[in-house]
Amino acid sequence: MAGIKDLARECGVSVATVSRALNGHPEVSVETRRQIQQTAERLGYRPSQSARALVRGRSDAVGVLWDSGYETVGRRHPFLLSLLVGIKQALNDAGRHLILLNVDVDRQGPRAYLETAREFQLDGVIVMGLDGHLSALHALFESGLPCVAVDAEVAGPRAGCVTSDNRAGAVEAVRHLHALGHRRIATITGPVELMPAVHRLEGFEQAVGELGLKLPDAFVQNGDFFMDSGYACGTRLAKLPKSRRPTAVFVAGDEMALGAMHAFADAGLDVPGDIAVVGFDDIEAAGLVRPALTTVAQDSLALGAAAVDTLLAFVDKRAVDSAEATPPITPIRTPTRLVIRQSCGAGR
Amino acid sequence: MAGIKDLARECGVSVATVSRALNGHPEVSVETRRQIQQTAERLGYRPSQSARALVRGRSDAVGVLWDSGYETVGRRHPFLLSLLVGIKQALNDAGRHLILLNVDVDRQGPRAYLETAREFQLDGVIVMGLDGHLSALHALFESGLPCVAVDAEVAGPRAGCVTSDNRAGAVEAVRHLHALGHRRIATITGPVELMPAVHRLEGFEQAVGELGLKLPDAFVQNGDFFMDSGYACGTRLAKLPKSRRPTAVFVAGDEMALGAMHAFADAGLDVPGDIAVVGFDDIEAAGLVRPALTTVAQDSLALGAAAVDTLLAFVDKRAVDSAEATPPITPIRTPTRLVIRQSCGAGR
DNA sequence: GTGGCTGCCGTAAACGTTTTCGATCAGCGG
DNA sequence: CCGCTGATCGAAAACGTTTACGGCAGCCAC
Repeated sequence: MAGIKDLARECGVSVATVSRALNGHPEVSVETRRQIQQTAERLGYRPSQSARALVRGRSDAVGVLWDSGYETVGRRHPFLLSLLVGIKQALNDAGRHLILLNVDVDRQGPRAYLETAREFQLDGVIVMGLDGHLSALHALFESGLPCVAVDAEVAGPRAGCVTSDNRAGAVEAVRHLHALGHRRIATITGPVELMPAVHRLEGFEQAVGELGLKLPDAFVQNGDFFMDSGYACGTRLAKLPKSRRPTAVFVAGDEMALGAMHAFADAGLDVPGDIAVVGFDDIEAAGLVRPALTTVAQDSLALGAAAVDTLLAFVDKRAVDSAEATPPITPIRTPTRLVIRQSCGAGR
Repeated sequence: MAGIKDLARECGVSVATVSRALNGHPEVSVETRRQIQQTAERLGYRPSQSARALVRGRSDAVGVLWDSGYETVGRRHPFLLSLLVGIKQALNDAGRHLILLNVDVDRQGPRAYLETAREFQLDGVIVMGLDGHLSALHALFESGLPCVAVDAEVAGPRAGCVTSDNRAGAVEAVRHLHALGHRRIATITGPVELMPAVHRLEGFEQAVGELGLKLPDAFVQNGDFFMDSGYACGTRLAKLPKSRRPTAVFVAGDEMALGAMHAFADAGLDVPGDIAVVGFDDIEAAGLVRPALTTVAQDSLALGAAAVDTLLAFVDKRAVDSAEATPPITPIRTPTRLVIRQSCGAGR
């Protein structure tokens, strides 16, 4: 309850001096500063964030936009939890606060984001867990408010994006399979409208090309990140005649990978004996099933930190370039890590 | 950028009238109100939350305290993600905002929570995902700031708690096993210092008692919610001579349940043929494994909503009882739901 | 005509900071 | 003694709201 005035009275100085002392301005003697800090400590003084934000015109808070609807897998993916943790910790280290934005892209218009950001005078906004809702967010990215999207490509004057290095992760997975002796490697993809899905496919194709492997049409099966589609794709692969059947599958998502493993089991194929499986994401279930799933893990903490870094770079650049060209939309990429478990053995 | 003054000038009224019109005060004529609302719409006026919070002494925001450290399972449980969604949506419906508090119970002192809450003039705080850190939070609960804890019993003048009805859930699980014909039912527990763990055990014991089943000492195995402990406990159960082996196990957590299922598989027991398993929590993996795990699902959305309700009740009661006795710590309980999958068949 | 009530509205004082614009004072060279 | 510089600080104006208080008109009752 102690305000800056109380401190001023207590120390016999003016409120201006107190403010300067507490904010580390140089034009206050070491003596007074020490005294002020001590009494602040003693009285348990805490500055009012509202007052501070009001006068400074900024809040030192960033909003996290996370549409948690139920419809699609992307919005509730367990991965988002750790991503949120990463964002939260990075923000903490940067002395910023995190506001989980109270907006629902379906119920309110897309403009609601921007207005809420203005209401709170947010430093910027991080958008996560969106599934193709990009068009609805155009106004946000174009607005000049600093914002970064996770796992989506966006453009805007002060907009950036971060993502795991899905291409490299896919390449590593395929190389690993190749090193184990596998030569007939198939893939199950995610939906083409999601950036991670296409990057994983591109990485897969790149690695297959570099390694000089054949890639029959049947070796690319299109899923939707859900388990059922993984099961369906797995069934189709299992039905191929043995000589033309893959000995390994790179699946663009763990949930689909588990579905595929069930399909293989139902088809009488042994994993990893008859067919190896490597997934993507390292969801919790990957380590809980038998055989445990080898998978490409995203470093969600690093990804969250990267999102915060990119965002704060835009924030600080505020004064520097007022009207510069929109930056290129090459996303920042965070490295992935192949975690090797039991679902892929030696090939052939 | 348009402020309340701009509106006033535009409409030819005073700022007071504008404020009243926009906040629905009755002492303004329908005519002026309509005009003001229209120009507000036209100018894209949005009130500054900082200014508003500053003058009203409250922010219409509640803090969510979530220590996301890595050490214990409770803190990163996938369940927390949906809980957070539930909280967020309930807060949204109540017109409140959500601030994810920037505090780390390990690095900063426990007082930091309170100070942050005061800085932001939060309406209250919801604490989730804590693992026995309760002592560190005593200052918070005793402070008089409205707060509710999820899945922990706390006391304080304006503190409450919510939890899933773990007892009833356990009872339902056991009854279900009994209805399937099982008579020798064991359990694997969680750590005794966690409230949900003890409630699930109590429910188990209650149901077993009511059904008149025998409960040898070996039928209660103590785990720690992690998979490895589930495996160990499952192994011990599997080692019992067939005549004294349980035909079903109620496991207090899905992760342990999966561990137990692996143990049974390794011991040559068929699930559900030789031994049925029912878990608790309905984590994502439960539906992804084979056989899919029958489990007691928590309604995390309802739980989040209950947390918000309880909190806001305390907030509104601010003026009513100034110095009342601390309310009893009977937690609000949210019903669970048994989701039946393949891991438990007929008994005997 | 007086008093009072009601409906509507304006004036101005808060709320707790930050920051601009000086003010004061000491020291110092000339 | 004068003017200048640097260090340290105070007075006061913001920032954008909400709200207590009072005013004014109109109406009704006496």
